[in-house]
Amino acid sequence: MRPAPERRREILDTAAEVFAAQGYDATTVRRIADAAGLLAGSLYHHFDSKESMLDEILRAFLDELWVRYDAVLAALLGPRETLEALVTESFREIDRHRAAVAIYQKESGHLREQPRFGYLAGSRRRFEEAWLRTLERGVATGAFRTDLDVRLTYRFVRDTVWVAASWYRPGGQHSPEEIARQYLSTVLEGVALRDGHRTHE
Amino acid sequence: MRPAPERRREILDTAAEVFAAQGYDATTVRRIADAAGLLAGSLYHHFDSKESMLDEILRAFLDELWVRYDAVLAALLGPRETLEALVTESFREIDRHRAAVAIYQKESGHLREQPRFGYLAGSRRRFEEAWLRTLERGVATGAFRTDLDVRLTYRFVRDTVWVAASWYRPGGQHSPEEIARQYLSTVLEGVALRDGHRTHE
DNA sequence: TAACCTACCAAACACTTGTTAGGGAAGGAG
DNA sequence: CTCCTTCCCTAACAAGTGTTTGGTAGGTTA
Repeated sequence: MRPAPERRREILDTAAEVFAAQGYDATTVRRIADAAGLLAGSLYHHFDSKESMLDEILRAFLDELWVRYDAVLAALLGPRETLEALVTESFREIDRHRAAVAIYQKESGHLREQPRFGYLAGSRRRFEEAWLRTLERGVATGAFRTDLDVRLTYRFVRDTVWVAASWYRPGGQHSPEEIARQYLSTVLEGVALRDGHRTHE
Repeated sequence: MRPAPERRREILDTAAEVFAAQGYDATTVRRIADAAGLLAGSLYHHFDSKESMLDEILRAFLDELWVRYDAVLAALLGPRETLEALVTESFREIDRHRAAVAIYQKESGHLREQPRFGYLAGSRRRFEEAWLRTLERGVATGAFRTDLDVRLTYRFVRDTVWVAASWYRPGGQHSPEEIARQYLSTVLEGVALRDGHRTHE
């Protein structure tokens, strides 16, 4: 009997979808079971609690995210190229784990305080550090404007990237790479039309 | 006996704070009562349901927001000035109604579907319309780049502005106007240092 | 065939939820 | 003083919550 753990994945994906749509607390285990086509009690054959499902969803997302982020950071690109790569990987991650990102975005704020979800705080710290360092390097090397408040800029960039999970739909008319390009163009070059008139490309 | 409705307002502010911190569904009426210094049942002397509190919080926020937005739109400024004014008013609104904005940001997605909160959808439409029109005017008059995807830009701007409610703390080191200026500088001029070297001011 | 496993159901569990009913203390109004 | 209103408490309610327990259908293994 081998083809077993497929059902588990299926249920977990369903749970992620419902969590993302309704919010974790507003979601009942009966609702999840319903959507997955079994009864509430049967969920506990696969998982040992509702919280465990949430935990597993968030961990899978963060693990994959950090594999990609670490690859980018290890490449030691210039600050502008690093920023471009991080943004692009973020939108790709939204494409793959839309539900998980939406959940993270909505719930991580108060989950962070629970001991079980302490790793969220850790991830957040690494995240902030990577971005701040990149922005500061850019200011130092002259790639970015020197009058930037890097902390504010970090928040703006972070928010805009991740909130996209709330409206992005995979298979829509924009690929993740296209969205990343548009976004980078906005944040790097600005929206205003300039005298010199050098719009991108 | 006149000094009555002050307590009501006090309780409502407390509720907003707790809703914002924990999420609406995760918040119990006993928790609200606790924070406000009375017992759960006593809340029903002032309000007729937990949902009513949420409703009143969101309505108060949106009503005030639209007074300000309408004033800006009625002034018939140029597209760039309109965008600047809208962003500034948004950050001011976050300064005044931080909790309400955070709740709106977190919950409006699924509340919109309930009939009682249908006005959220209406507000969202007006909001989108105002922003899209401004961006399109800017592209048409040459104030903004002509290669903008206005719809994507709208989403970026909208998200970045409102998510600020999740990290902004009134009385911090940045005034709403200062944040607005920094943000506008980023979104209008971009982060990249240019050949011409015209950073703002 | 018999033993065994996985995936599920049926039914109940203890607990928490939002909400209600009835009463009481405080204070202004007559 | 008495009446009345405001604000709150005590105590309970029914409904819904996450979870457990015991059992069973059906395929796999021996």
